[in-house]
Amino acid sequence: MGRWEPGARERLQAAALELFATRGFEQTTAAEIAQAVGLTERTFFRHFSDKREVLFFGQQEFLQAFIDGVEAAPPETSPLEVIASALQAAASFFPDERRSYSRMRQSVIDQNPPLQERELHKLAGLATTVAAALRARGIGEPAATLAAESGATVFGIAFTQWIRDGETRSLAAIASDVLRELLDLTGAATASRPFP
Amino acid sequence: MGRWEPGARERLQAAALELFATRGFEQTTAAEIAQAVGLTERTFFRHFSDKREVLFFGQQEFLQAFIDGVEAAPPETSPLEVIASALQAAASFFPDERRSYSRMRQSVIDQNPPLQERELHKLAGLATTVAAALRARGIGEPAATLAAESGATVFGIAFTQWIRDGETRSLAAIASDVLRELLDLTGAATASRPFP
DNA sequence: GTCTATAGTGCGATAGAC
DNA sequence: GTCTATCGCACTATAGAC
Repeated sequence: MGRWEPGARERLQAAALELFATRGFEQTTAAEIAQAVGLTERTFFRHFSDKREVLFFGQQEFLQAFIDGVEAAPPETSPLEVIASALQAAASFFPDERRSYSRMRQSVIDQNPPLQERELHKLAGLATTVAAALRARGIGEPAATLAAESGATVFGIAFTQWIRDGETRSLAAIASDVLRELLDLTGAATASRPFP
Repeated sequence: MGRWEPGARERLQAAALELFATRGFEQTTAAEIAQAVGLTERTFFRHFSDKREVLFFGQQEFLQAFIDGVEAAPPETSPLEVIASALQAAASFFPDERRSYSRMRQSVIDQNPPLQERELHKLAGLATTVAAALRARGIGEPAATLAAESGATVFGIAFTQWIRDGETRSLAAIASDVLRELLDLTGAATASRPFP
């Protein structure tokens, strides 16, 4: 395992997930991950600002897919229709082949509060970025933030369902259903106007 | 400042906020906080599992207020009406006298990603607990989680507005408005049924 | 690549409350 | 005496400075 083997980042990420899954996140040191792929601890921290970050790659592309979905919606589309478009675009980042990998990664995250915190932070960052994209389309506040956060919530719930044991529907299909449920929930309330 | 002065916890919390606000979170060590109130670093970590936690007290009571609001709603109330009740109860935890304190605390959090992560985690925990309370009322999934997460989102947006410079309305009033906006956003979409 | 500060833990000793 | 809060010390790993 030479000094200039290519793909150091990717090898570190793969080794990290495997070690985290077998030994646990706390019980795995950054030095061990580095050693597993023939690198030093110092190199690990040159690639990832902290130990948790090694599990959160591909965020940039995922976020971009979301934004692309926003921009793909025709002008004058209602905020939630824009969100629906963004969800479909984002879902394409998780084809069915990736499901078992996602399950493994999520089970590691679910067992470690520090990793959960990082994940929530990433999701919050997503909402912030989407809100900005909505404002760029002329949607005001707090509608933009509400729509963006709702989109993130729907995505989160759909993703959780997608990796549940026995689930076979695509993420896109599930996301669509969950968004529908959100509309029913709030729409039904609005229809009868019980709120003063 | 003796070994058995009462209220060690509270004194640590107050000293921590002050030091964080003046020097910054990173630039303040746990030892310094402890020293400021005549205790040792080891004692600090007996009270707070980590350095961030010192800023997140009163969570238990806040969460309880939310749950009380859920349980105060009459049976058969729609999920979002229950959330409206919970929001009003939770808002009572932040009377206007607390606004300037909240502003100071939030400005510290806003400047430190690790603190933001912790805050998001607490908010996510809130949503999880509220969702459980909704399920206990017979509300199914994903409606319970959607409603709870929406409630957390609305609370977050309202709280941000509440501490904004020049804002004078009560948190309860703002939360009510934001919830209304959410209903308009989703209700309008449902009315015209543009989603297949 | 080395060196260091700090977070956070484990364990045993001690000081006071009761 | 018991119980609990505090302390002191040794230790590891993270993360950043040099």
